Amino acid sequence: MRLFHTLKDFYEFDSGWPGGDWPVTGRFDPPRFEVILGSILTQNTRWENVEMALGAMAERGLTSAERIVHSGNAAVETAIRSSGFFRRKTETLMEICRLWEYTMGLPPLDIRRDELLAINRIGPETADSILLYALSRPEFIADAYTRRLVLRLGFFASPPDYQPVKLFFEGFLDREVSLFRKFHALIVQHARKYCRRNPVCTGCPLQISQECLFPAEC
DNA sequence: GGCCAGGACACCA
DNA sequence: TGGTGTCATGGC
Repeated sequence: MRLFHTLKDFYEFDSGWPGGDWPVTGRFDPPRFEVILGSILTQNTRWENVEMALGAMAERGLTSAERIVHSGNAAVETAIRSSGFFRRKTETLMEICRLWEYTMGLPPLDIRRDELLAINRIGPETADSILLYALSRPEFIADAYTRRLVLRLGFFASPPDYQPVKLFFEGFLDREVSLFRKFHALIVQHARKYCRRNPVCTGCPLQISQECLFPAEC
């Protein structure tokens, strides 16, 4: 928890920190549907590109599962082009929207993690993102930022897989949705500022520049 | 023009 | 089972 409080003390009053809330514009119906769209569109892409794609979807009226299904693949591909991998992501979005067209574009609240993972091109990170932010379920997200951070802090001896890092955090944190969201948001905030592949260590609150055990991976 | 960015999956040895 | 290639774009 010392890691959490160090980050919290440093970023709590940073204007760029979302405070653990997924950024939602309110242009989609229902708002949680936007979280699900963002979780898929953000795969291997900068968030700025996702915002462009969501904006283009909203402009074209692709704001609900029903509208997306009836618009056809070409319209979705055009709208989400800026997020990259647009053909594959369109297939995933279509599959999800067809599945959930009659439940307002949302999965059942009690959907299991493995049921999400059974959907094409939804892996552990995307599934946890949907569960934590759209369905308010306590599933820790061990994204690339998180895995890079724990490696640089020396918690793992080599670049770790997704599941060990997820279990690592869930092992010492209380299973609270708000805590998981805040912790994840802090890690993202920190990574964007200091812990990229080519890190900017000056001013880093974790002083990783002095403690990093794996400069080669940094 | 090359590299990087919040993944997932198919294929092959 | 682990490594590698593929999907694709925008920004620096």
